[in-house]
Amino acid sequence: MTMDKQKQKDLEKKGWKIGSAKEFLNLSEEESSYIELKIKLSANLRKLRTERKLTQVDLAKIIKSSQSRVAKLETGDPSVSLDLIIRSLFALGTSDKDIARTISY
Amino acid sequence: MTMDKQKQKDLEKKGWKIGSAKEFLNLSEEESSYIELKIKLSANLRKLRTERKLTQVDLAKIIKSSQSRVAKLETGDPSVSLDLIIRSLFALGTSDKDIARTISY
DNA sequence: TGACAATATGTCAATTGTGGCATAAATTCA
DNA sequence: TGAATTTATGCCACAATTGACATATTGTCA
Repeated sequence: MTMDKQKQKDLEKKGWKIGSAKEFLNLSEEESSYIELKIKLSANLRKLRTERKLTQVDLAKIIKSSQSRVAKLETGDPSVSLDLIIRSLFALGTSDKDIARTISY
Repeated sequence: MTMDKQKQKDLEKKGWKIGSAKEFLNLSEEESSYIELKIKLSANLRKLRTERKLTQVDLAKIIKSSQSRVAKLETGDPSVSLDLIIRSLFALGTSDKDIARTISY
């Protein structure tokens, strides 16, 4: 499952430019939904941070983490949990409704 | 932070019937938002399972876990991650929009 | 161009989450 | 009732996530 995510990143790097992971990989519906959800929220996190003109170092301080972890957060690294993404969004003042909107697109 | 959740459960058991944890505990805004989000989603998971007349053992098989972990999932045990909750919801066929609705109330 | 800032990637020890098991407590129902 | 089913709780070894650090890569601008 962690491997699938890696596989996806590898494909993306090779320029596959996939929109939805599902058709290329043998991911279950749950698994791809979960991954796509993480990607949506990660992208939203980066959007919020850059809108506020914060660097990754700035955000790292706010969430009491490190620049490298923030980078991983934003690039959807398989090693980051949904928990950390959500916590970070809340730390930036995101509301439940904002998160809901992001999830629904 | 894991202790705060425990504290809340203890208070609830003693009949405090708190609606929002915030005023009783010295939780940060982020922390309480995160906990309340988990509680919402956990409650929704239980609702879905019981609507479908599944036992915790049934659900455990579906998500390839154990009955005890399902119990913890549904009671908002501090040891369960948002990841597992979300994955379980997806495993029951929940859509992004369903999740968004749950989050917004 | 090249220096400087920002972001990305790799690694690792410590922390946190996990499934599984045993068993307790609660619920259902004949 | 009380036996059977379901749910809750405690525990543990193992697995996954974490912050931190070093370093590489990318972006910015004079």
